[in-house]
Amino acid sequence: MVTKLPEETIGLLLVDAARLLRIQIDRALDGAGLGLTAGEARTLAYVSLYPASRQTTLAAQMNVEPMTLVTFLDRLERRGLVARETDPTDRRAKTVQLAPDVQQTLEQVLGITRKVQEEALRDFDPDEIEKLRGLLKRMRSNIAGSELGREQA
Amino acid sequence: MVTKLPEETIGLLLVDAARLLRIQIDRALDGAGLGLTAGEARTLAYVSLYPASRQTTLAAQMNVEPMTLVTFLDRLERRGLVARETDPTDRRAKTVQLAPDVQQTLEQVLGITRKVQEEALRDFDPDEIEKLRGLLKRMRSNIAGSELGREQA
DNA sequence: TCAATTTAGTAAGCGTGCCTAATAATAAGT
DNA sequence: ACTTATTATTAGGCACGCTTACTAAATTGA
Repeated sequence: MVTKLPEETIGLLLVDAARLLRIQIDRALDGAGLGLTAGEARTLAYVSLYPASRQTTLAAQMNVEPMTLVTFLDRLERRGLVARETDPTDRRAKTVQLAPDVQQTLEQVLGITRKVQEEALRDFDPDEIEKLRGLLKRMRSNIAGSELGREQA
Repeated sequence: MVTKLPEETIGLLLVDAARLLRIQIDRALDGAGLGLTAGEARTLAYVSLYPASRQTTLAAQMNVEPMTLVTFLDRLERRGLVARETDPTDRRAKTVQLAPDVQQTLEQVLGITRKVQEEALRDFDPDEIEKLRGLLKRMRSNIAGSELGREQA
């Protein structure tokens, strides 16, 4: 008996599933002619979820380095989908808002990603979806909170 | 009532969890000084899982384009971890093998990824792990089999 | 038997996503 | 006042995966 077959590994499954899903989302967004990538859509979703947040806060919510967020926001801002405003209480900081007329685009984006997901979960019953959501959530927070690879100052 | 909160979305959770996991695996591999990336480790695992497969076959198993696999194999071959052999029955094709003395490295790699996973699933009981594995597997095959974004020739 | 088609692998080049390091401006602590 | 910390950003780089186009070999079939 050697080590457990890698095929069966949660990590492999997770990474595979996520990659495939991202590709599908990219294709679907592309097909809709929105000119958005999966990452941009994700950022847009987070901006709508945490409106008027500072970039640092937003980056933390997304589990991403601030620099990564800057790039996404640059692109979204250039497309007129979000707006950065200087925080009146701290002139270093900027808060991020959805641009005024973007609600419809947002709904469209969310609709597209929802559709891909429904396809991915097509034979799941509601219980299973909830179960999966819960497990993924716990897993995400476990990893986010883990200091395994981080410099243990 | 607007659309369901994106935060709760399976897709977002999945992509987040996968990204975080890959980063952790990268860090852990890096820390071990193996000079391997997560993708290379993944490829190595697949080679050991499906030994003596042709590249096309392997790529299909990994749900990856043949060209993507070529790049991974190039790097692994350069490091002496895998070997390509011309298929005697078809000189166009090449079969991929683990290099002779690589078993130990492989075990080490698998050990590292297993450790990261245990960390990620630290508060999961065995039932939940099995459940998650099953759900992810179904989801992966749903997406892989979906023709949503593909050119419907 | 020889041309046409298909298949296996690869070269080249790109876009996305994410990172680290360094910097400028501002804020906060002593 | 001066040092330290924080916010966003510029600059630069790497991993991953893709598409497109090419070459060599095999297969089909007239």
